[in-house]
Amino acid sequence: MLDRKYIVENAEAVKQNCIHRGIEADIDRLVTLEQQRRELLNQAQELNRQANEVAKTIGKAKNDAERDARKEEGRKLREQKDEVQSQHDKLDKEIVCLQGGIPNLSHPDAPIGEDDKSNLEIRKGEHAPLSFDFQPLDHVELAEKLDLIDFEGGARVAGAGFYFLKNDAVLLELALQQYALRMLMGEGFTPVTTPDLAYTEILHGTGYIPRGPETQIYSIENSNLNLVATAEITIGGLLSGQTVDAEELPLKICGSSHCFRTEAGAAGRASRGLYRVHQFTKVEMFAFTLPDQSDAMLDHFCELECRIFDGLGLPYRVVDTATGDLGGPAYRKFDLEAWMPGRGENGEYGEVTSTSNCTDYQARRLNVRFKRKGEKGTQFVHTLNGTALAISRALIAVLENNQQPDGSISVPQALRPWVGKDVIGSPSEVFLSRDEE
RNA sequence: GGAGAGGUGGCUGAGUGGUCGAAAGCGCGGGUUUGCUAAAUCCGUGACCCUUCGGGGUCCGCAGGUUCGAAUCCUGUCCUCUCCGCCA
Repeated sequence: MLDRKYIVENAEAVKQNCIHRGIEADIDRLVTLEQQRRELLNQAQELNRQANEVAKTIGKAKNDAERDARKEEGRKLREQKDEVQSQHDKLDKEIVCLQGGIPNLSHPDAPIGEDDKSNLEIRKGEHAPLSFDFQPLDHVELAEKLDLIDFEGGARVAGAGFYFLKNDAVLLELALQQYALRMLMGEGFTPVTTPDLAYTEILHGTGYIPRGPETQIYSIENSNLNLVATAEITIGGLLSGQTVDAEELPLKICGSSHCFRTEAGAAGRASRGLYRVHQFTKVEMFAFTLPDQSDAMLDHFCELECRIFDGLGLPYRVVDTATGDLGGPAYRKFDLEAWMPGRGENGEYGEVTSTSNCTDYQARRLNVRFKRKGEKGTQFVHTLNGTALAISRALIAVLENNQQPDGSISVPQALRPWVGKDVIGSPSEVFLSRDEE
């Protein structure tokens, strides 16, 4: 949410930004309503002040007659105040509604464009896409041959979009989590596991909308709890309503959580196999920072994402997200797109991570503030989030890029300590296990 | 799930209808004293919003209600703690 005063005072800039973002918002109406609201607020406050004044004299009244007269006076003032107040509240409600639909401001360097076609490639990873001297398979075929994923079983239990990881894929999931968490802990992140459910107000605060036909969110019936779409929601909510000391910032937290997404309206989009599923595991980075730290933190998050994918030996490119593709809360966003040899005709890049600087947009609604010692008042913190590893999509890239001519998968060096083997599905594996018997 | 207790400022904790934005202590900021440190002592110290910058309004978990007036009374609700049950 943007600051209301800021919107009123910078209406033209906000309007222009909405155009760049491809979002329709009636800024003029908001400005008009806000002016009316302030007028009503002043009236209500004045009436309230008068009523308070009257109330104070009642205890000191000399006799019953005077007391009754003053009571009547007070009652009338309250009635007037209630009337004005309710008009005010009505306006305020509409303003909040309009205000909630206005996206964050955009970084001046973010490419301007209406959708992901305008995203700007800014960098490539250490490793170039391999050219296979055989026809590479996609991860669905690989997983089937090696008995790594059971999509049919998942569908039987919970419907399309759910799956069982099996055998070494389970070890791969755990290995990827370990790999990412260890690296982040080494970078000063505090690791957490988070609730997989969160209150509706926390989702709103982070910019997710749990109701409506297009919602991405699963909600729990007869409660105000929702399955989280990312640990960004829970970690962001961790400090909601809190005021932290400026010296404690920046606060870097990494969390592992399950992510649940309905993917409503996503039918028809590239979604084979693990690419677009209703549940996956994700290691997320999150930071609460001072306002002047957030630009550098975004670069830091992006660099860590690169290091994670370079460390896995996976080819990728980094994309600077265009204004029209930023969503509501992000001020600037970088995506990593990993090379997936089995995607499309001859391989394609597919989004695997995303890191955003949300400035004070989430903090304002979550009400997370900081206070500088010796300074009066408080300010909103900045929040940032970034994917360290979304296991499902990382798994696609790992399986497809490391496939061997014999159909086996070479386990990336970085994961071997946790997977406990160099190759998944090699013939030698079969010999080994026989030898051991 | 059953039975109790409780939610007050950064923290501990008083406050059962008006003089309470709220005692006291701790913490924090500053002054004095002191060779430094420590100790003592004094003063100050919540947040948000509006403002014609004089000031004003709101906030005691949250939402309603009673009242001229609510931290205080009533209703609902959420959360926390303790005990029992159940369970990983």
